[in-house]
Amino acid sequence: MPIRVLLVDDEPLVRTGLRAVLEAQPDIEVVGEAADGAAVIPLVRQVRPDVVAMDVRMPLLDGIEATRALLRTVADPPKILVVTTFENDEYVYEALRAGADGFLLKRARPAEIVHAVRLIAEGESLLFPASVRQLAAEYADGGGNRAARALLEGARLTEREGDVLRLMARGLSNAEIAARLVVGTETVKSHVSAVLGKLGARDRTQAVITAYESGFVAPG
Amino acid sequence: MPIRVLLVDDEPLVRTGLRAVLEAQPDIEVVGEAADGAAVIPLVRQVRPDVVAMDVRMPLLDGIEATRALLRTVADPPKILVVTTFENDEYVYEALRAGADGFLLKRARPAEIVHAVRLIAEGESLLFPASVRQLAAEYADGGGNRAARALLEGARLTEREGDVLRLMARGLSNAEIAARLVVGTETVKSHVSAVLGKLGARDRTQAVITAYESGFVAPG
DNA sequence: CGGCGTCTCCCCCGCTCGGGGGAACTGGTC
DNA sequence: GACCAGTTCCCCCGAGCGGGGGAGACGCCG
Repeated sequence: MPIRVLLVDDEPLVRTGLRAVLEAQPDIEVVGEAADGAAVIPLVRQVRPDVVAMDVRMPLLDGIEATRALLRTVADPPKILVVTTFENDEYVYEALRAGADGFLLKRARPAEIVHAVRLIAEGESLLFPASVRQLAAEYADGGGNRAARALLEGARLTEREGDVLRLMARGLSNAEIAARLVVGTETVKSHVSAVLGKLGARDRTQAVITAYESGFVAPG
Repeated sequence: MPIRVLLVDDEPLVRTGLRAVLEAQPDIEVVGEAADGAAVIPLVRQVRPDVVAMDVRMPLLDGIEATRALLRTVADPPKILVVTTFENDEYVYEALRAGADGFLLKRARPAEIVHAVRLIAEGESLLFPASVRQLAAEYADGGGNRAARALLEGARLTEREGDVLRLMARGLSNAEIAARLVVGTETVKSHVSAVLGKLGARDRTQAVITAYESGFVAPG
């Protein structure tokens, strides 16, 4: 039931940090660590992780080659979350084009890291809605870091969806939100469904949690 | 639909602060202000608030007398939230004995203030579960500030209820919580119901919001 | 002009959720 | 021993929630 994560990074400090962050979550289990891409494939076969958190820049075999190798040689491969230090790392886009499922900056806050792992674990209908490769292509076509920003911002909510999420985060029911926004309850349900989809949330409670964890709404 | 609040305090600064905090909430409306207890009764008749946030120490007519007068003379009186500066203010207990529904420290964080108003507005099955007068009596009997602490802590959750709330705040369903705690789903439902009751929450989403707003769980 | 995204509303359906009861067992306390 | 709080489990039931699908109206933009 818990999400099984394999950490791949040449820096022990990063691995330790990721482990600390992820193991603090009840639904996430770190099942292994590797220091370079070459060690990944046998380890994946052995521990069968759901998600591989993979650094791009590594000795021996980098994250791109490791990603390609994983997808080519492993049956039912895990989701691959590319971890990087730099926002404009062209290796990231190569990795995404190689088949990675998402990417994450090392300087992300713990909550974002956790969130990214959960989303990736649930499939690609999440923070990176099936358009990762397209965005990477856009970037390659000269889109600059617009694609990077789009990826970072991830689940871009429309204005109305933002309104609805804010009211959800105040504890209002669909009917109450409808009354407040002066629209029908069916309309609210549509927006709520859109929000749930974009945030990768199963229900409104998880959406509100994400709203808090991401800083979309602030306590106090 | 919004909660109508009347502010009663002799200090304009406090009234302004309370107004700013409360008006920032979509579901709360400040419908009037009074600077002393004598002005409260006609104002209550006029604006029909749901909640009166009442200072205890005021010139002319203090909060205790104002509370008594309100409950004696107004039909269908509003809920009364006693606002005070000092934790061990014996006037508070007199006010509670006079019929106030709850009390709040002025140095409370904005979220706590908002929370208190919402809870009070929903009736006394809330932060102060019908035992306010009993606790006040305990205090009078020499319980020291134990009663004060009990009031402050308000909805004291049992250990198991805390476990359940923590897992609710991670977005787990009743079935998932049951699996994690290795109990039946009916058991979890019992705990969830208890948590909702104690927190004055209508559903798990509101309970999770309270958990965040109160600092019971921390983002990040 | 024709798409596309956004906002609006509608249908049906299944399920979880939450309220209302109650009941048994434990471990303390009086 | 009686009592109470806490934990565990059970029943029934209604309502809200969320998924699935569709559809019309508007404005923007290539």
